[in-house]
Amino acid sequence: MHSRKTVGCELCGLWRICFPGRVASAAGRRLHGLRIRRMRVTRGNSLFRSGDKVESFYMIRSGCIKELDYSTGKRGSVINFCLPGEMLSLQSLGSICSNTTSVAVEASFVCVVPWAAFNSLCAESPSVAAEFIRLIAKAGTAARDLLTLIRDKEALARVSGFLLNLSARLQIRGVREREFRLGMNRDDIADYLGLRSETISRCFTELARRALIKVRAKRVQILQAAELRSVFYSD
Amino acid sequence: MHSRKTVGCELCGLWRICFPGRVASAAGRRLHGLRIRRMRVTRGNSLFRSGDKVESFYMIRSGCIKELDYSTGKRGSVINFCLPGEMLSLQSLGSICSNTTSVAVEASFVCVVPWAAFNSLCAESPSVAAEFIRLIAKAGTAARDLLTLIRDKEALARVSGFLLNLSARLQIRGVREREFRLGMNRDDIADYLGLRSETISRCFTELARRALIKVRAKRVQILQAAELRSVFYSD
DNA sequence: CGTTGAGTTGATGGAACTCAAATAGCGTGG
DNA sequence: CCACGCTATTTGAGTTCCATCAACTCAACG
Repeated sequence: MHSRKTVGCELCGLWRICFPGRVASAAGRRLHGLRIRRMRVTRGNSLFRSGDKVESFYMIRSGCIKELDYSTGKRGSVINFCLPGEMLSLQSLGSICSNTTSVAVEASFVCVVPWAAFNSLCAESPSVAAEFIRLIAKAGTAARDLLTLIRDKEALARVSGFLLNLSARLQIRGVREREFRLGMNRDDIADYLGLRSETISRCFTELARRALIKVRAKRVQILQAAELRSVFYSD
Repeated sequence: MHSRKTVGCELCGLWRICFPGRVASAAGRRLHGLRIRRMRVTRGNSLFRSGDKVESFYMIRSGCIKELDYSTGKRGSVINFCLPGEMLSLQSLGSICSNTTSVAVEASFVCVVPWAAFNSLCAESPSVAAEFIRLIAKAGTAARDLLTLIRDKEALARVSGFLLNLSARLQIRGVREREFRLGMNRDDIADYLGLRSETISRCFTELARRALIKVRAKRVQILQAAELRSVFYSD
């Protein structure tokens, strides 16, 4: 995503848990063997597949990873794009086996956090548990936002919402939010938004025609955030 | 919903937590003051409104309650119908104030469970906490199912999926699943499924024409579950 | 250069929306 | 119990938005 830079730990969603300064003592982490490993995923490769035993979750350090829903009788549609600083695999919370497959949309780096150790850390420290609940709740909110985006808005508003959403999430992690690079291709966006790639393309051109954004291949520039927001809110 | 009967405690989603036989000791519940109150809501009335302080959650005993999303800049669309035995207000998990409003679609009875006491019960008993996580995960799965239903299926498949979903959830709670009463009106269904009430009506008539269901006002009969399922899976 | 794959653009059709009118259900009060 | 009126639902006709299919552009790469 964007300029290939890796998000520092202080901007990661796990920051409050992962680092002792805030809630968990370094001693506590070591006690439970919460050993966080870093790894890279190359474009098109999976961190885990639907049906795999769920042993770890992942925090994205850089890049972009899509989650495909493969729960009973589904053909694998994009249900989420994970950006730097965000958590991956909350979808399989509480399941033994994953019902999603994760695919790196571009070369990415992640932190691997083992569930078992993390759970016992949660059990020991109520504040870590609370922080974790906050992450779950945030995922719930995001899911609801996506639902209403897709159910209640038409194509142009959906695409606007998508861009604003990306922009806001990048900004949280301290990344330049007015100009960024889309990690994913048009088909992935279309799949995610319940449209067709041709429609995505047409919407991009329309928004560019109105001078709200500038698009060239995967590079996007937001020129008029306020106007874009009003397109999003319309219908 | 259905025949106005109240779901017994042994069929409630909280059964494993609420009753001592399984995980929590009666002593433990009393210790934390987990006093569960029962109350009734009349049709059209709210248990809580968007913005209210979140102090309790609810388990539905009978009836049907809809949750309306009022998070920032939304006009209040139905994001869930809560049926007997199910939990209400997971949407506001981890928030101080609710971002949904709940409205009884028909006269309903609920159990009121105070969060504070429930949380300390969770903190004390890992198995209660685990059971609770299971509830959260189930809600997540349901949300994802709704997303893909709306995003990937066209009207007839959505309506089929909706009916099958209701049917399955009633069956879990031991209610006759082939013939039941819709608590909500066509507008609510339409809102929930991202369609218009006219379209819901047309879909019902079409499914009836194919002899897969029988509809008369709010009474629905599923005649050919297998066929209905194949309509759901098509497209 | 030719090939390949992603993205854009144009023409057409279909599914669902909109508006409007007809009908069925339901509660109320006589 | 029936008649009334109100609301919910159904049905019809015309319109709109997006999907589909096909042609075309463009950049990357051997």
